[in-house]
Amino acid sequence: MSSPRRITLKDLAQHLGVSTASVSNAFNRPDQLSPKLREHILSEARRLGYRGPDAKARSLRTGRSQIVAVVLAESLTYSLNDAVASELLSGIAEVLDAHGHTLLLLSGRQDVSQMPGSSSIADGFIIYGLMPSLLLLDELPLPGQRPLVAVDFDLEGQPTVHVDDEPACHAIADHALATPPRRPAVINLRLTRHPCNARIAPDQELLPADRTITRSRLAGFHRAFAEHGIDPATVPMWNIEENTFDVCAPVIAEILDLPHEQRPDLLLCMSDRIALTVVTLAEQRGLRIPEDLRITGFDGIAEGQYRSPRLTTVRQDSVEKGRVAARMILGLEPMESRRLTTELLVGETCP
Amino acid sequence: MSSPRRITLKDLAQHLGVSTASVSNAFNRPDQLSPKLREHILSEARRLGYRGPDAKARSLRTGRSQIVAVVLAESLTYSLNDAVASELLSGIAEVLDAHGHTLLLLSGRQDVSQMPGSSSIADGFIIYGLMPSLLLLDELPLPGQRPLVAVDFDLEGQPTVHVDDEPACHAIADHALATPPRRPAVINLRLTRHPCNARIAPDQELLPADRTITRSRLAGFHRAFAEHGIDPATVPMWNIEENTFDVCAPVIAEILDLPHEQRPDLLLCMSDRIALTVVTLAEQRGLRIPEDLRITGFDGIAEGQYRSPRLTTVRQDSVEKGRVAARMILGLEPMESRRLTTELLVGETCP
DNA sequence: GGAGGTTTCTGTATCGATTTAGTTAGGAGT
DNA sequence: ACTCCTAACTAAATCGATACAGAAACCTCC
Repeated sequence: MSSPRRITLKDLAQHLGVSTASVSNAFNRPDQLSPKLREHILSEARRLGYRGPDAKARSLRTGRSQIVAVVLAESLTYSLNDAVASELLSGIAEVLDAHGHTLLLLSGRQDVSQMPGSSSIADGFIIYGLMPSLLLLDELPLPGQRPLVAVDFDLEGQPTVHVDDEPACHAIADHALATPPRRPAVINLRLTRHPCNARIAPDQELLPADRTITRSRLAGFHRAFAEHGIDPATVPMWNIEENTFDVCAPVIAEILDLPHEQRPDLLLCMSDRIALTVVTLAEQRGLRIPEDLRITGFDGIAEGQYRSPRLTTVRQDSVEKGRVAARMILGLEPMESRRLTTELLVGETCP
Repeated sequence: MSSPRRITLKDLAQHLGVSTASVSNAFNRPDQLSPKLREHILSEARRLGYRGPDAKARSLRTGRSQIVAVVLAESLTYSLNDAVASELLSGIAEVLDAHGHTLLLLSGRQDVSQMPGSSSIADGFIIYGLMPSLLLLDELPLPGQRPLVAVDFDLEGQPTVHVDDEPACHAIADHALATPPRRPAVINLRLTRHPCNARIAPDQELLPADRTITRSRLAGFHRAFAEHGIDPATVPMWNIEENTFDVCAPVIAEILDLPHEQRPDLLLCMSDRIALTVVTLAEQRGLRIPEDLRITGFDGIAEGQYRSPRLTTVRQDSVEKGRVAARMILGLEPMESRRLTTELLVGETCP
């Protein structure tokens, strides 16, 4: 019946009696041929069902694919359900879209070296979050020449996008400590590359923290503690392994179920998700917020601002983080590490 | 200083004094050469910083890219924040990941013909939701030979994945009507390709509904109405344009603010997002649920089951929908339209 | 020792475009 | 009429791999 093979640019050129160069130019460089011929080629292409130059061949020849890969440290399932990651992706997609690029999603794997080979098709890479196995850039099975930007973690000499973590955390802790707590505590997120979902000794684990972003945030808290006459080493700290309700809940339950005289009355949380889980579990236990327990978050996700009581938190613009990263990859902005500013949102959980 | 150009398979072969075929085989077909040579090639490749065969060239030659494109009808920003779409993506990603494929995300555009050319790189396509401009398959600027599956809408003779919409909606309506309402009403979602965010005449708009999935759901409702002695034509119907709080809210407010004697006492909603918005706005107005107002949803998203009052709804397994679609594309499952089963969840909003 | 069968390796055509350098034709200027 | 310039078009090299057909080497067995 019909041709067994897909029609190619060459077939079309032969059929029209013109060179392949002209057909190519008809699609890519209108200035290189007469409008008349161009129109003729284009209409004949349509008639024969030629859908335009093949992306695979084109990208091989030109070296560019118009595809940007986003490597997410966590699993895709997690990332798609996380408000902050979703916002980041929105921001990235917005910019890529506006410039005719598309987004290749690579889910986090325990071992970076097992990344699918097809990922090397991308023109650039945005890496989000700490890759457990990523110690050195050389381990990345990516073509070394492509632009790469890391979001929310530091990677060798690569450009990074994050927020002013230290000042932001100093500010919110400073605000929280204005009403002096008797027993402050910190609930931490992903401190090191090693899994840990429990209480940790405050000072001891701090130095080897390879999650530099979390280290900066803790530094902000600690500076505020010191300024308010609290020895940071005396502030208890818990670590949460994954930023989800299910993983948070047991650790938080453990904290809230401490004997009354040991239970913290101020909880500085590393994320809104954690803080919201604290709110939920505290309410279940009949604790009054903020009278019995004051809570702060980090991120400024929508849910925290809709729900009652409204969360006291630091708003970071994750959509903008995505935009910036994408613009760097596309070369619309210099590839230099950037820190976006944040905003202190004083809600009802810690007035 | 170092080589200006990236090292290629050919360079490596020359350097080693073997053929390019052997190097290629070392990476792709271990059985085709001696373990000794293979090891030698691989280690030398590592030493010289060769990161493996270039994906662009490989995909041109083999015709496959290990990339599956997901085309989302709505904007990416919307899709990433929608629980159902996120679940679908998780399911797709899960299967693709397990089989070494990656996911190319194409955000919805008003005009399908403007899809970026790079999309033609994909081995297959999953289309989710009604594309406003997509009337005929030929309009898709995709290589015709590639597998394509549509999720949650019907497209010509293409295979489709959705759930048993009609029976599911019949079941939940039948349950809701067990307590006979005085004034039932339906809140609809995306009925036609034309935007509409307001009340609509019940019968008139039904026939041209090109959103076949919504039409099936309505048919289920109507069958139940008829069985319970209610003339479907007398049931008022509202249409929601986008499944988000902000877009729902004004329409729902309009419904709830109707004079008491006109206000519905049973609202059958096409999605949990709509139903949850009804709950929120009804509570703000001091309406008692389910005494003053009974509400049903559709989807079975997590939020609806966590929040109080628990939603009465139909649970559909969107993750599984994604898995099925992905398995079809990968050829792990026959390319035949499938309807997944659903489950009636009786919660507190309509006991 | 030679026929026959494996295993291992190589030479080269090919995938489908883009692009450079170059040819041809037509027009302008003197 | 001749040179020179520009516009329109083309021939062929190239991008970086894969895979086929076939050569070479190595066994095995009568």
